[in-house]
Amino acid sequence: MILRIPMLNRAQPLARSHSNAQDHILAERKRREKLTQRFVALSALIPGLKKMDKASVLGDAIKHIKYLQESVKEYEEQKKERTMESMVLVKKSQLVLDENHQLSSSSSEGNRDCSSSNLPEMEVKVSGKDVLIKILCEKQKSNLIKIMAEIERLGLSITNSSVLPFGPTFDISIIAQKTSDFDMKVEDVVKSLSCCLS
Amino acid sequence: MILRIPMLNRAQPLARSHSNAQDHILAERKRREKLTQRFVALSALIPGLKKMDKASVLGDAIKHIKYLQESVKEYEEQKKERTMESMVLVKKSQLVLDENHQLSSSSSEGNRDCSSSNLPEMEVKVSGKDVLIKILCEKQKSNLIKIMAEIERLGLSITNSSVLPFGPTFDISIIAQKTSDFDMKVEDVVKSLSCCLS
DNA sequence: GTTTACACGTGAGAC
DNA sequence: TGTCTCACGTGTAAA
Repeated sequence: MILRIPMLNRAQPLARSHSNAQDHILAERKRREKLTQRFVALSALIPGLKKMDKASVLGDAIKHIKYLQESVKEYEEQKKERTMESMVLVKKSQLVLDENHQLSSSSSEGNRDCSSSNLPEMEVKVSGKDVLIKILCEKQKSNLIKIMAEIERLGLSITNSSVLPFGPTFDISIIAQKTSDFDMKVEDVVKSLSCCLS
Repeated sequence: MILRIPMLNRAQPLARSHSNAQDHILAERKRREKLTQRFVALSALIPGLKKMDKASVLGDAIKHIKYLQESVKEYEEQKKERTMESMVLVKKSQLVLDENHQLSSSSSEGNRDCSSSNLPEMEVKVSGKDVLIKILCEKQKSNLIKIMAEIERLGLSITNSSVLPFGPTFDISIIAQKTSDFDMKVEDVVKSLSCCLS
């Protein structure tokens, strides 16, 4: 904003040609038009604007910008906090269904303690020569490669795999078959994969 | 903003008392002062403001508000994606594989039934508009059709699916998205799917 | 000299 | 009724 102190000296009015004066009027008109247009555009961006006069538009625009900047600031702080503690926000609640499909909470019974589990979430099952590996991990392509490489390294032969993007994560399911080289316990497979992801 | 169409009729200038005219001038002066002050306040909130004229202040204020609103929107979407709900369905007579790949029952009621009647095993997670459904069930094609049909019936739109044959079972993973029709809790989804498989 | 931007006083509509 | 707000034309000053 250019704040000028006005001169009140009108002793000698400036001589101006007709065309010049008209140009001046026109230019000023154009300027006002632009300003008014922007006032309208600005007011359109402010939610819950009641009074539409210029002063109110400016005032509420100021309030709204302050509010938005505050919001962004909060979000950024939250983001910083989150990256510090990885993905603790994953909230799980486990329910158990009995044969009549009645729901009952089993958090105290504790088949699995899910509340404390972090990513990667992992599950390995074995049925005969088949091995089923399920992993929920952060959405990074390097993770997928690491996992596959590790599985093959352990003496398993991948026969089928599925990678589904799910929110900020990959839901990975892999079917593998034991080769003659493979001689591990399930928990060691979990351990190895968990290690190579961290 | 009150946009008025100006009247150019100056045939009869309104008679005004001296004090009235002076009041008018003063009031208008005050109004302009307020506007100018708010322009200054507004310009102070805009980072990287180069040109300080009123039009630029308004224009950049508009841009900045749009930018901030976009930022807030993104943050809120990220936040939605992060809040993840999860529900695990495990029947009371759960089978567990020990290290020697021997089947043993973990049921507290001493259920030693080692058949696959404990299926289906089910897990439903929600992340924003995404829904992840994982089911381990008997290897019957009818099961797959039942599940898919039920999911669509509930108001979910399947975007990706994976069916992996695993021993005597199917390991099914499905990613779906909520449609406008969908309004269910995770546990109800588990319940519905569990019902339609039994 | 031209362009651009500002504050001013003023008449008039809106509430 | 006054009070508020607006657009207008104008003079002026800096770029």
